[in-house]
Amino acid sequence: MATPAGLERWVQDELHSVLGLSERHVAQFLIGTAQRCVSAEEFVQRLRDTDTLDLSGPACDFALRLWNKVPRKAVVEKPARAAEREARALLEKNRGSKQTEKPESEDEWERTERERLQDLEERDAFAERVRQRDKDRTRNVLERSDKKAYEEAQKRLRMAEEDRKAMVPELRKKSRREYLAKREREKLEDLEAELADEEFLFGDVELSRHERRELKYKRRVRDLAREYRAAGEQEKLEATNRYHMPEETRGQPARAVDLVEEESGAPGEEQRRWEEARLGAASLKFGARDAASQEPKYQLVLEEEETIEFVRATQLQGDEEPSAPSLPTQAQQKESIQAVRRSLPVFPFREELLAAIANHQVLIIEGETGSGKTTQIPQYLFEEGYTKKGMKIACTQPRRVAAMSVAARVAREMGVKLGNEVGYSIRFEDCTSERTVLRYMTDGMLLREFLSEPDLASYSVVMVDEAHERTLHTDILFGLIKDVARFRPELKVLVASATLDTARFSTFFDDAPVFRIPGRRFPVDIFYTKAPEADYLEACVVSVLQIHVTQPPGDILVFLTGQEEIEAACEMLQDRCRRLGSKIRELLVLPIYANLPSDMQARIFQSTPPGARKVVVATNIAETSLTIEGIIYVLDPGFCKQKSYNPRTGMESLTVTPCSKASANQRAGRAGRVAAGKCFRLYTAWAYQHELEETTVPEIQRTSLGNVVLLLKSLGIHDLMHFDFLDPPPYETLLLALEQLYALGALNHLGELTTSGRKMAELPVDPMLSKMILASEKYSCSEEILTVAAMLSVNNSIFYRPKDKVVHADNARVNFFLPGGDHLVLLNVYTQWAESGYSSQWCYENFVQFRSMRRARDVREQLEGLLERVEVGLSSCQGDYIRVRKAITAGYFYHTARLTRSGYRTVKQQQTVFIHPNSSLFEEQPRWLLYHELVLTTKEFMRQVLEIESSWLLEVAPHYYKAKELEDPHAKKMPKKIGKTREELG
DNA sequence: GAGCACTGC
Repeated sequence: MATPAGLERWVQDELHSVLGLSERHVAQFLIGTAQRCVSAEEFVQRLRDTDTLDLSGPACDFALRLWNKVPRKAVVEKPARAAEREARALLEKNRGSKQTEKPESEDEWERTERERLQDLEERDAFAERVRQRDKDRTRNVLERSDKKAYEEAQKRLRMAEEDRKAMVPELRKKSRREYLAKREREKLEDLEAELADEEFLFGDVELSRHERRELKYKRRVRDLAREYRAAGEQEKLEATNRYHMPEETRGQPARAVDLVEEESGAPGEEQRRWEEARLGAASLKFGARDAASQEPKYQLVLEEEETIEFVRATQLQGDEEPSAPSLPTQAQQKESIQAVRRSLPVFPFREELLAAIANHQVLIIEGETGSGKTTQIPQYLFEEGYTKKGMKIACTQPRRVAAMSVAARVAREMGVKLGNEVGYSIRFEDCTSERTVLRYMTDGMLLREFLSEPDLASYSVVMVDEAHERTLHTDILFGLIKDVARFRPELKVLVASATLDTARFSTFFDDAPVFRIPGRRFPVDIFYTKAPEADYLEACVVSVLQIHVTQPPGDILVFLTGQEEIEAACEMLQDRCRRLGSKIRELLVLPIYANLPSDMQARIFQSTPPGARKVVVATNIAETSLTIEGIIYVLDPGFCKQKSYNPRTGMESLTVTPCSKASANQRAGRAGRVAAGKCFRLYTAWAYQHELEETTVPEIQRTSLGNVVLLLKSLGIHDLMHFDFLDPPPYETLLLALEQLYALGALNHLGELTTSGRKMAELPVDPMLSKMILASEKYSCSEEILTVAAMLSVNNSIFYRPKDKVVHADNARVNFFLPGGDHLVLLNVYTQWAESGYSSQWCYENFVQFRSMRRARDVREQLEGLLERVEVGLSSCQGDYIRVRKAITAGYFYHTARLTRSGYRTVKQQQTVFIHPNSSLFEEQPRWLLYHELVLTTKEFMRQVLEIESSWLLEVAPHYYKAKELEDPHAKKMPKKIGKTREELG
């Protein structure tokens, strides 16, 4: 009979030769399953059910051999014994005492089996305790949240003040030029290579008309680019610029100097400049004579070969609404709230909609933004009596602000105080009470509620809004809700989505009917470029100016991919406007992206001064998250930055990719919110048709799923491969998540949730982070670990590094360094900030982002509250950082790297990795490292690294590491050891 | 010596 270890080795070897994989937990899973099955047939069937192995030919043979090899005696006895134990576990309470009597002669299988069952019992007891505590907890949330909201508002005001002080714009011409030059060079090289390829490959092939045209475009673009480059070099000699008006500027050198001074001006300069701008704009209004005299100059501004040719190709249809005016007029706003409600597009459908909801359990609602579905439908349901008998209506939103603002509006419409009948529930802020029946919440929040109420028993209706956005949480909700709906026939499910994909939702929910509500949108004319653009940034700038001088009034929205591009584009635009001076009307250039200080963000909402035009240069944030009034023109280069995840390496990367058609149309739609608009796409109609994906890949397929898997397991969903996903994630992603959870001890060898896993699921952080928090109890340092966890949760935006104070900022950062690594640096930053009384002034002085710190504080407070829930006590290590580092290692032993002759390599996958230059350990080379995350940018970088000792790995994860693989092959271990012993002796 | 879109619990 094979020993357990021998059997396991045998299975691993077999697995390797049969399937080409050899995972320890797979082997254990197979042995465990074989051991529990009464017959070989049952075993094969079970493996088939998991759907993880291809059980044809050799694999099936292997399964049979394995079943035979598992000790016969055990096979016959175990299931009966296990079943008996399970029954006893449920029925008897004095089981524990019987266990202690177990003879020592029991073999390893029996021991693990006993431990497993004991753990399951503990887990269920823990879950029950949590449920009970939730029940007992009485809330007085309303007052608390009001107070909190007030404090929040105060904090924001203070922060805006700080941000304003810190805001000092400056020029970065050099880096910008280098960036653009490099980009242009690369594009041109690409194009030339492509053309050369085509000529070589298809030179003598008959081309279709279309292909010929394409080729001609490409050649023309190449020639233009060459000419342009040549011209540019010529211009460099002349020290002029393409849009430069030489005679004007040369005549006014003083003006240029003025502008430079303004740029580096003191705080308050912005305000003055803005006022000047308004004055300037006002003065432009005098008479038509001015305007007329400017006309011919436009021709000079944009010479023919420098403009971009657009062709109008299609039109995004507006929704016809002849009777109702599209925007509430002044008079309308003064009318009663009820009249406004009646004017919404959804109103005429009220009865029909309620009938459809009554007749069908699941209804897909297709409606554009502005149809009133989000605010009205829950109210209709309320009026119809769906909230009687204490039942609630949930409406989920993908974003926090949306949940808050919609709830506030509905409360106003219903004439109740926010938090009473109508409330919202988002992370860090629960504005609901016992009386709340209409509950707006973020999708992630409803997902969390499944943990305490898996059947959503207190809800009569669940409405999933903005379903087309396909956020990770929405996608998981679909599967869960579909399941709940099956055994709760009285639960109504509404899925609200924009026109996209409603058919798919319908199919997913067993052909649920689709109810269409017209929106309120204006038509948008779509224009494409005639030829592809080599440098889209340059093309953007030219197009903006082109729109500015040739098109009627209306603000412009430009979509770029990130902060760097936005800054570059804004500078180019401002630069050119300055050179053109009074020859063109004023153009206000405003950037917007998530990391921009709040007061700068607020500027995009200020109304445009008369006579001027606003151009907002934005990231994806303007696609869904915020709406800017007055946008008539949209400029879309067709790119976005997207996160992707490689499950094989566990590495995330952020890359610029062409956006999808859906995304392009969403962007175009932004032009038609107040009037008929125009969208200029900086790519050809052909590219739109043939090169863009139909829809964006749903998030669930682009991200790591550790906490999702943990959550599903906690909800009792064991068979993830068969979970009803609208779009299933890659198989490898699920497998890696399972493997990691197994390594972390969240799942046992049969893939069942353990007590520790159940606790981890309670914490709203990634599994490794929650493991670290749980482990902090053992090392008595939960206070410190909470801080580290909170700081790690805010995305690398702790240190602020303004371009003009790089040296100061770097010095400030280095001052926080502590030996040991970045985790301790983060701890240090937070501790000092807390000692300053959470001061924003302190942040400003130390080049730390106040906004991020405030978020870290929120996270820390939430985690601290949850610590009690997972039954971990608060304790401090009192400066003994070894304990903190060990606790971190207990969560992150999966993420380790060791120094080899050829640099760092990850311990398990032997992948070459590098310390990120921002790390405190960048200039040191510790032998053993632990990293928080691995990101692929220009190289495979480890971000947030911590120095560890290899012996700790054996201490915290003996199941995962073998002493042998932690030996240092090159280290001169023996002499060192001897030396040490002697030292000790002496 | 790099350079992080956007959400959310």
